[in-house]
Amino acid sequence: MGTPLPRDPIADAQRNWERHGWGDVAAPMAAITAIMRTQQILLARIETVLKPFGLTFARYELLALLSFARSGALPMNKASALLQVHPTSVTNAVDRLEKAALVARSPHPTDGRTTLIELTAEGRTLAKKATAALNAEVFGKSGFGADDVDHLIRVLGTFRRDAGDFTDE
Amino acid sequence: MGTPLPRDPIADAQRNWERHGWGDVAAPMAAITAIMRTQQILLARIETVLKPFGLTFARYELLALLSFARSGALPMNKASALLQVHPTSVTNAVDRLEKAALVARSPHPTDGRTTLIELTAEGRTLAKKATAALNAEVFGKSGFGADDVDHLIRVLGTFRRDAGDFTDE
DNA sequence: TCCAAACCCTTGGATGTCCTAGTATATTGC
DNA sequence: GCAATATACTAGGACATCCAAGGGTTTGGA
Repeated sequence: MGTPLPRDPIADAQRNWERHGWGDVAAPMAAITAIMRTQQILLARIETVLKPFGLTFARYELLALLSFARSGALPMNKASALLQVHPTSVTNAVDRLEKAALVARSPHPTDGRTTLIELTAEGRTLAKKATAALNAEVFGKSGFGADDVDHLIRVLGTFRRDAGDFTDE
Repeated sequence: MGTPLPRDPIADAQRNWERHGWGDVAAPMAAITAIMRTQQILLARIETVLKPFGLTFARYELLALLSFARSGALPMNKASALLQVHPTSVTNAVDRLEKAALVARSPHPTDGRTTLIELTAEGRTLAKKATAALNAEVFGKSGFGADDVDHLIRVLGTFRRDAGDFTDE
């Protein structure tokens, strides 16, 4: 976006919160703001790596999900639930992936309401290549220490469970 | 988005990664995916709280930033840098806030290229109310423990610094 | 002094996300 | 068996983000 700032804007915000008498929530505010910003940075990195493949993160996620499905196909509503995005977002992604011949829609054999999304051969190949690139360029260079990764997984896992994402354990 | 899943989809993804021989990056992948999802959940909560005020998070952030500026006014490029978003995003937010009479554009006194954004009285009032609501409904109920908050601030702060957000310290 | 390079903001386009319907198909209950 | 309810997908609209490009303003070196 530009040159680095001389000071951490989120730390500044936290100080402002404290200065205005909201010290009791200043720290969570800073943590939440940091999560938002971190997501933005990570998403930008991911999109940069995926761009040469003609993929966006949303489309990649769908391809990756399908590549792990036993039959390489999933109902759209299942994909929506697993990716935790709105059904219309899946429709959007499938439209574009279908145009690129990476997935194909097919009617569900027994339920006329349901549409199955199926990975094409090219889709499977591209998913594999894109995953290798992401593993090498993003996940393998996250910059988080192993302990921090474990901590993030645990803390954010609890948060997501409490938020109603899943009922596991 | 819907009913909770029976199992954590991110933990499943991590297992899939390991099963496919990418065990060395499975954990960072899971941590990064969890950050993306957590951001989505938090953003939804924030937008829900801000909706009654006619604000989105992007617009709120700009109002809050201006409310902390000594003069209540900032150049657009400054706001862009501090919020860490693209200049066009600021243009967009200012357009809408200006239509709502919450901010006003004014020419910079000495630099003809620059436009100042200034908080109106209504803008300042609304910022205060919206902040109180966010503090009560989101930041005050984050669900993160105090230790976890500190850890998140530290780990994500390091990440953001390494990513080039700022040069502090 | 003067023109090229740098900088600032805006417009237009591509994507993604969500919400609110609307259409079609299944399921349920009487 | 049929009507009422629930479920699945899609169309259209509102917003946000980024990139690329264009027009105006400053700055800096020849």
